[in-house]
Amino acid sequence: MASLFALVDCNSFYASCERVFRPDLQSRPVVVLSNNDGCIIARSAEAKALGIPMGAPYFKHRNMLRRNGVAVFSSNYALYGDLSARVMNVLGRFSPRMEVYSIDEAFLELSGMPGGAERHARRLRATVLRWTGIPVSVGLGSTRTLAKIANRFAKQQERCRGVFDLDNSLRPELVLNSMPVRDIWGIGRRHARRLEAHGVHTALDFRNMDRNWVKRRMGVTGLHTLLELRGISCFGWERNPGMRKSILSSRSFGRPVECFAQMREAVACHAERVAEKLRRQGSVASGVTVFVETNRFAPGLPQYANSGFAAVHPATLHTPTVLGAALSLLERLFREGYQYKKCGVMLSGLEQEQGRWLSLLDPVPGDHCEQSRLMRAVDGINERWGRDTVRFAASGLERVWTMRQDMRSPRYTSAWAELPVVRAG
DNA sequence: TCTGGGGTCCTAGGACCC
DNA sequence: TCTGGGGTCCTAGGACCC
Repeated sequence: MASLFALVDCNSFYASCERVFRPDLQSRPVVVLSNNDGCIIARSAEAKALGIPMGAPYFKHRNMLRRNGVAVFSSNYALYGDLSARVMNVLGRFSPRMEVYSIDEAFLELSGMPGGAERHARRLRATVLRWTGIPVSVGLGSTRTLAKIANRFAKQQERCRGVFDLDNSLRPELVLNSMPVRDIWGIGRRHARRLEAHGVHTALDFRNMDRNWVKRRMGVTGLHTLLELRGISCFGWERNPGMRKSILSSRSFGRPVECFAQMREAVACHAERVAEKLRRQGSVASGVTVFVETNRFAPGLPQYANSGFAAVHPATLHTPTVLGAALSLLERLFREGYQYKKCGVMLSGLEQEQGRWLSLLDPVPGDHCEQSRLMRAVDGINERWGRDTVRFAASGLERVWTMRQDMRSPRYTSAWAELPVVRAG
């Protein structure tokens, strides 16, 4: 049987999370800021209606937000991650096949549902709202790209009440014609501009384009998008991602960093974090990259950005090994006399820890086992007693460079000290 | 004073091989 | 005047996603 894809997408996810434990915010506009309180990265419907753009720098809009009584939050990933897991858990009950696509989206296979896919989707939507407090929209289509379009339509059209089935629509052309080409999944700003200059303005225009032109100008990715709009599925279930191929930890500093000692702490901190993430997905890494950069939004100041790569052999999951590689890279990269804004550590060349490739020249596997056991013990303690209970001295105690987060809500669901309190009477 | 932090895939071009 | 043809691997950079 042909696939029927459902894309389930949480409405204004971060803003909705903030509302779950704050019913008083139900009809107030809400925005959530990126790390360091830099940009606006989530807006409730009311905030969108005020014309607040996605990704706008917070400091440029602060007064306007205050004037309009907008509730502003620093991002609280502990809360969003936990609520996301709850939503995904509920979704899993509604289909034998599901792929979590991002923190707030999942694809589900909904072909052959008794009573029809749309009814099933409406039940799903009501259940997620009742059990988690998060409103979602559902789009149905015969390909992922069409499901994305259906989802967008469901959000835009009040009369859809959160669910739209493009596959069962009487006039799918009308829907495609109402969708600007820049809103198609897989067509970004660059390609959208070129297409518009070429007289292609809607998803319908794009669907009717010459496939050779598209292939030539937009590569196979563009061609796949075109075919998906025509109902030919190019992104099926088999390419199910699962394991990451690279892992990054990076942050902007709360204030500029100039001295090597502080930069060293920050890099060490990212090295620890990134090795932790690596172990969580059961991998080992054979490459470490470190990068540093100054503030590119301050062109008046001296600019410097650089990165360095080191191969690690044999592939490792051992924090001290990653840490050592990262710190010696930093010594080569660091230059005095700059105000640094950001740094990060990336791991690449990832393989599964189990069944990885071994060489005759490698040190005895016993080393690896011992390191692996040690790191698991450390991870176990930190999981149980909280992040950084056991940590490496190199990552510092003071950490004056950490980000600003002045308006974070409590971690209602993941920290004992911050549970919501219910008062009687 | 203040502009996020993750990821993926594809392509072109160079080095190298037979 | 003429200067093969095919392949692999790697890397940097572009484009896209949330």
